Amino acid sequence: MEGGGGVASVASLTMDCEDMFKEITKKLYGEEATVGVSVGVNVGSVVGVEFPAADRDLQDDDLRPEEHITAWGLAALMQNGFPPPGILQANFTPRTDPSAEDRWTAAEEPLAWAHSRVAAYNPAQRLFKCTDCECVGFLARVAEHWLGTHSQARAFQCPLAGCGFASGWARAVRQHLARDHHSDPAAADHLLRDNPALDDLTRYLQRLKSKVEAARTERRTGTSNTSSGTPNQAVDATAAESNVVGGEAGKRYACTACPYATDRRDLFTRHENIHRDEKPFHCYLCQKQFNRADHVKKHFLRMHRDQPYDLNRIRRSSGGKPATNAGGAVGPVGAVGPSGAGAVSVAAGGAAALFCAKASDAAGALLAAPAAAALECRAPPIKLERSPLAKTESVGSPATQHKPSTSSPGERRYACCYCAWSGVDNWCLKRHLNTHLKPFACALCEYKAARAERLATHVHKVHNKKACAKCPFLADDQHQLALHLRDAHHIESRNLKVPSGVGRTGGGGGFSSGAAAAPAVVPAGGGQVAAAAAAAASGGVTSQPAGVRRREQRAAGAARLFGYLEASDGSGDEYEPPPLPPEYAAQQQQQHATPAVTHAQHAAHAAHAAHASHIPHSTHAAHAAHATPHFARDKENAAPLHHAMHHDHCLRY
DNA sequence: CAGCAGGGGGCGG
DNA sequence: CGCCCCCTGCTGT
Repeated sequence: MEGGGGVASVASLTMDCEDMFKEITKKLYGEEATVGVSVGVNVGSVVGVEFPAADRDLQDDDLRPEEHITAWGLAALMQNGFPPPGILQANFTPRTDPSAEDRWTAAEEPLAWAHSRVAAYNPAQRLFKCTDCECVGFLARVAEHWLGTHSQARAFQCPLAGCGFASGWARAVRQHLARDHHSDPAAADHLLRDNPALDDLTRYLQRLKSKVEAARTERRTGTSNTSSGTPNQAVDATAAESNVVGGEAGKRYACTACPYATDRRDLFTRHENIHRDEKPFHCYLCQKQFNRADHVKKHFLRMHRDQPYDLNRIRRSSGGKPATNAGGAVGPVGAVGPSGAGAVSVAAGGAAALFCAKASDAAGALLAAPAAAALECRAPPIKLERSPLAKTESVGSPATQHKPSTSSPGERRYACCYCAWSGVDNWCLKRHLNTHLKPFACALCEYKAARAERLATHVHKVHNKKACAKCPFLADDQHQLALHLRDAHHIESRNLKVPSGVGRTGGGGGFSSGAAAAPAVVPAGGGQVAAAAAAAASGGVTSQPAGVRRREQRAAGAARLFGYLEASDGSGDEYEPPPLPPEYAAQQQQQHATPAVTHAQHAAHAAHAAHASHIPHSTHAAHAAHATPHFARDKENAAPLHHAMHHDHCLRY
């Protein structure tokens, strides 16, 4: 009996663990996923040259191998809580080729100085898996991870003479510089770029990748392609060096650190910068650093509107100004010790880096240095004056920068005509307008929300349904939604991530902001079209050429909210603001003496008419009738289509 | 809810 | 290359 109790307690302990694990997986993957999740018990040694992917059949409703939580990941989760949304979710979408050789292949020869094969490569997923801990990620991230976590080599050293500090993480050195030397961490920027160990590691993995890819290509075509092994002959030297394989189908330049691929060299170059920690541009007033010049400008116009913007001063000299964005707190903390809790911590911290293409974001969030706040001249908020300015951007060419101080620069404001609010950019206005218009309507009741996630919450809590983000479909549960997504929208239930349910009132246009938007009124049988449109617009796979798609998005953009702003500089004729929703009309009437007031009447319709050319009349009608909502993928960001109808009631000045 | 930063892409010089 | 637009995510209030 007692013995039975012991067994029982052991059993219950086991159950507790299982329950805990289920709970975790449930949170991560949803209810249905728990069955399919396996704790990535270290598949054992990695000495073999090849080891298969998880030995499971890939059912439609099942999770793919790469979606499993590895033991490492689980440990990280348990220690650090749940990962940011980017991880294990949308951002991490390793491509899988169901029919493919889903195998992890390691190099035949270990990397000499490392005495390790470092990582195995999976051509189907284009991902590397660390041989020491099964972390999975893109080349650069895995290389960085392995060097920092598993390598005994402290490859990165403090550049200051006499200081013997060294670490396997470049970020550790940066942090060390800032913390211990109060020095400019930017001085260590070159560490990541020019480190011989990291370079060697990268080349080693790159060779592995090339070899595996080439072999794969040969297997597929049955013939050996050209000697280069890449179909993209046009890949230039830089791209070829960084990724011989090429990226997304047909793209000339593919990033080795993330799935990004493009045909444009300038975009690729620009993109590369985001994987480096260097930020070659800075705001010369507050010293905040940026990796793009236009971001400096945007920042400047937001934060220092009363100061003249000088393009020539934003590029940082190599000497380095006082840096504000110190290196990582992520890597170094746990990096010192490659084992034990530290390692877990590293792993957890690095999870974003490894699993999320936006690793820099994740790091950056942790690294944001408050020191940047020590601004010499943070511009006081501009007092709004409602004098209509015609696009007074004094920030253009250097020649126009030094205007008389009487004309303060960048006074262009985006004002709401329903209230006294004004924002610094178009997007702020768009989003703000949603608070008045509440475009996210529940299909089951009268509830309206200003934000998609609120509607989703409402639908879930009140109606106990899961809303499809792409159509009015309401599922009873996660599983049903996943099936629906797969069947109706051809979207695989990756991690069963459920887009927030978005139903919109109005549905005034044929498209919504850049993101997916099915036409508001979809005739029966038009579902496929709608789905296709949604899929295309969602930025995902589309059969359209990118240019065409972009142009259409632009055209749609013109038709949607505030496109008119680009046509109207506020100096045009005035026009009447469109009617508010009834509940606001009265309210606003009392609150404001109509700021919308004297809006130019012009263009509203001129621009609008032009825009409307892209909008089927039926959708206008739909809007007028507040008929079927239309749906968009992008939460509150996408300005509702009927904004296109209403867009002319706000004024940029 | 709003401010802000960061990323992708189009366009023109 | 610079500028612009759009979209997204994070964060503070």
